[in-house]
This record gives sequence, structure tokens and C-alpha cells, in this order.
Amino acid sequence: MADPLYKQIADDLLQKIETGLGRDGSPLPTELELRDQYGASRNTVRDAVKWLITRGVVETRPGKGTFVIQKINPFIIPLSFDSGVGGGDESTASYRSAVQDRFRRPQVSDPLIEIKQASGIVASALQLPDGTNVVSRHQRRFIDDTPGSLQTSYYPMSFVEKGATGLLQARDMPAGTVSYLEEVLGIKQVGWQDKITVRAPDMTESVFFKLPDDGRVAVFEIQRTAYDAKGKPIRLTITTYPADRNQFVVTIGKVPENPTILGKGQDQPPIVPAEDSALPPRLSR
Amino acid sequence: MADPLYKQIADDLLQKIETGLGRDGSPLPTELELRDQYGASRNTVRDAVKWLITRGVVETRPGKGTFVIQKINPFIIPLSFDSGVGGGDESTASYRSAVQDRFRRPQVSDPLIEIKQASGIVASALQLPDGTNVVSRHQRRFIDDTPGSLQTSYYPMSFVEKGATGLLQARDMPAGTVSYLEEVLGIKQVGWQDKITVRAPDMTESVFFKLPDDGRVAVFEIQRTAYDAKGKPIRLTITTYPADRNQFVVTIGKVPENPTILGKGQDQPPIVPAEDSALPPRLSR
DNA sequence: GCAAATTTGTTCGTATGTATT
DNA sequence: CAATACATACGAACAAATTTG
Repeated sequence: MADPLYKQIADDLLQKIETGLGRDGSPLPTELELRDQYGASRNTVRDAVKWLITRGVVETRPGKGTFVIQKINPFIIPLSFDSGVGGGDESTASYRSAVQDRFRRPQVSDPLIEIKQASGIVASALQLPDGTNVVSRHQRRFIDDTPGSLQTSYYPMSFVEKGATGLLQARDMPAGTVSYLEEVLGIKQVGWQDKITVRAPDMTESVFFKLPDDGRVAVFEIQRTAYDAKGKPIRLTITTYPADRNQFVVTIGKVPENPTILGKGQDQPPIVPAEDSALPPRLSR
Repeated sequence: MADPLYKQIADDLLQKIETGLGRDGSPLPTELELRDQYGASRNTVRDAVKWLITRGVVETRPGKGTFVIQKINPFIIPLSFDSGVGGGDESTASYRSAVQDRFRRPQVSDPLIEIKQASGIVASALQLPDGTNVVSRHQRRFIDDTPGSLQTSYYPMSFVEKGATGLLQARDMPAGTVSYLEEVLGIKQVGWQDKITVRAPDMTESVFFKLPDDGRVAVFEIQRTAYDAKGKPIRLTITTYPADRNQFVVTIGKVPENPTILGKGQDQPPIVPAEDSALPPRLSR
């Protein structure tokens, strides 16, 4: 048969929203009004609204009403740089220039320093045995006073023992730990590898990014492992960003100066001919 | 006061799941059993289960029960290549080698060819006026008979007019359109830029990837704009992947042969000292 | 500052439909 | 066909947040 009633209502509301309803920030009809409009019970229209909520179309505010979610102008984060490998750090300086280019005001918290025992991805990325001590430097980043990203870098404790005691200082290093390690220990970063995943936020991230309580907004997790000239991993940096207001750009090879850096907008889905397009096709060769 | 009842139940269930409940694939207690266990109504335990569903913890199957979601071994997709810029195509050949390295069997559908009018990101990425004709080649990709990705590439119609009529043939080009365009028109790809976003799936994607109906699984969208030696855009390729079973790897600079390519696992969230960590810190400098 | 009105949030009860075994 | 288990839908009452008078 047809869709259940709550989904029919949700579809109808979605269609009305797409043609402008509530786009100006005004609330949708109240639940009681919708109940009368659709001749359904209040619980059923609430199910319809809930369907729209989990899809990120609307949000509800107690005592106020239901509102269409305004899409956020995405913030663009480069993962690669024209200017050689040296620039690819996560220093406050490079963070600032990336952010300020876009007319926003960056802030960085002083780092929280911890000595931890490596395990899991930290141990495997740094190629250390489980239980080896590592230095963890954790920072919170803001853009225009709103939370931007959470970042934790891990370094082998042996760096400190060899003299890089600055890694233990709970002060921001504007010039970056990359150049610091090169100055003090002669360790030069010659490349890195990023692993990009999306997952549900943990509680720390939900609180920090002020994400909606219902966990429908995911976070990007970027795991960056940096290597020195001998091919040894020198650092693991894990950075998380809210997925609803960030996008990443990777440039490979030769690309003109300022390509379409602000490509906001949806693409229209391609036409899918049959209803069985989710089944494998005949093998093409 | 405390949390509402349904959330208390959800938290309790989540804690039990974390200590092993239902991890072996066996169903959780039925709704009626949970109603008795917690002394709440069936609707309330259903609210608790719904809370777990939107967080991707469990799924329900009518007539069977509630099951803990098994996490999928992620599939790793490289966005950059050691072997120079030439390799960075989206040809079937490169798709196959990337996939087969991981002991899986790739399949590619024959492309669906369309002539469209450029608009939105297609027009801006290819730097064409709105309404210019473009060739669209759409393919569906599978891994071991399960849906892997949806891909649509857009080329300026002028390429066809200059002789690259192969773009209009609805047959897969195993060697890739990149080398085809170089052979026929002498257009050489020298670089590209990827833009990585996540968003809710549209209906086409939900059906093709067999994503759960409630839209809690997002999709990656990779917009790749490729450029020739003159800095002119020659192609826009949009590829989407389910976000729950894919991750992307970007390598910049010099990185040893086979770094930790299979770093599955969670990272422990860093300690956040105060409860106001979501507020901006004092300016560091 | 308080009280009333409005609006969404939570919780119960009940009945019936649909999918699976 | 019957039993089981989740899905949908209705009605009702009270709680909590917000705005308004």
C-alpha cells in the first residue's frame, strides 16, 4: 500500500519547505495546527516532524515551535598546500593564515599536555610498542568565538628525552612544533598521510561543538601521521570537525591559482533507469 | 532533575551493549521484556530504542527483534598517488587495481550517457556559462556484488565537437577517459582538486547503497575537478560513497612504502578540564 | 516579577497492522 | 494458520520551556 500516514505528512511538509515554507526563519505551523490540517492525531504529526528532524531538515525548540534548519556556509579546510611540504603543519601560524584568509578571527587555546601510554592507533601510527610513553598535546580551536575543531597531537616521549622539552610546555607554539623539532633535534618533516573518516561525535565533541543532542550531526576525524626523511613517523595528529559546516580540499599536481574555491550548492542526482539499480550489473568485460 | 525515563533506559542499554550485550549478533530483549524489566510502558522503551537507532547503535527488524549494529570493516580509498599525476584518474583500470589490491572483486556498470545543460557547481567547476551543454557519464560501482560508489563525470561538450566522440559511447572505457582525451585531443591532465563533504543521502543513493530508511547514514561526496596544462578545467567527477564503510587517505610529500594502512580503532577522547570548554579561551597571544 | 497562554516534551494506555518464523 | 515481534495510530494527561500581558 501507500506510505504510512506520518511519512505522507512528512513528505508533504518537505515538499512545502522546498518551495519556501519556513525558509525565512519563521516557525512551521504548530503541532496542533498540523493535527487539524492533516486530520491526524498530534502524536502522528509529531512522528512526521521527528522524521524530518533525523534527516536534518527541521529542528524543534520547546516553547517556540518547529523551524527549518538554515544551512551553514561551509568552512573550507585545505589538506594539501602548493607551497611544499614544509607548510603542511598544524601550527597556530598556519591555522591562522588559513582562517584569516577567509575574514574570520581564529583563536587557539593553550594546549593541555599529558603523558600517556601509547595504544591502539597511537601506538601503531607512531610504530611504538604498546605501553610506550608519548606526549599528548591537546588544543581547542575557535573561529569568531565559536568552536571550530578539537586537535590532539602525539609525539614519542624519546623526543623529550633527547632535548625537545618544549613539547611539555603548556603554551601554544605559534611557530609550530614542526619547526621546533627541526631546530632542536634536526628532525625534518618530509611528508604525511591523512586518513579521513566520519563518525558519530562522542560526548566531549557534542558538548564542545554544541551539536544537537540527537547525534544526527557527524564529525570528521582527520588522522595525520607525519614522517621524517628516514621514513620514521614523528607525529600523529588527530583533529575533529563538525561535519555539517566543514569541507576539505585536496590539491594534487598542477592546478591554477584560485580554482572554484567556493562551490556551494547541490548537484542534481543522476537519473537511475530501473528499480533494480542497486543490484550488480552485468559485468562490463 | 534527572534525564527523562526513556533516556535513562537508553543509557542503561547502551552501557550494557558496551559490555557485550548483543555483540554476538543475538537480539536484545524484546520490547515487552524491556517493558517489564524497566517497569515502563512499551511506548517508553520504544522511545529508548529509537534513541539508540538514531545514534547508529542498534537496528530493529520487524518480526525478529532489535540487534546491535556490527561495525563494517572500512574500505580505504586513496585520493592521491605516489606514481605521479597521471595515475590520478577515475578509470575502471585504476579503480580495479585499487580494489583488487584488497582481495575484493570490483564491477563497474556501463555508463549512462546524458547531454545536460551545465548549471550550479557543474558550470562553475568547468568554468562554463550556465546553459552550456556538457556530457555526463554516470556509472555505478560494486565490490563483491555490493554497491560501492556512484560516480558522474561531466565534460565540456566542446570536447565531443572537437572529435572526442568516444565520450558519448555508452560503454565502459577501461583505459580511462583521461588517456583517451590525451590520445584523441592531446589534452593532458596535470592536476586536480578534490572537495570532500558529507551530507544526507538523496533517494537515489539510499536505494542504491541500501542505506537504512531513516537517513542516519551519511554519504561522502568527492568533487574532483581536473585541469590541463593550460590551467583549464577539463572534467568534473562527483563520486559518492556511504560514510559508514569508507575512509579516504591522502598522502603528501615523502612517506614510507606501506604505512599503517589499516588503523582501525577508536581513539580515546582527551580530557576536557572544565565544563565551559565550549567557550572560547583567553586569547593565546 | 509573576501569572497566563502557547508550544513542544514525556509518558501512559490501547488497538490494529505488518513482517517473520 | 498461529505465534511472535516490531510498526503505526489514536487519545489523554501532565511537565517544561518560552513568550506575553
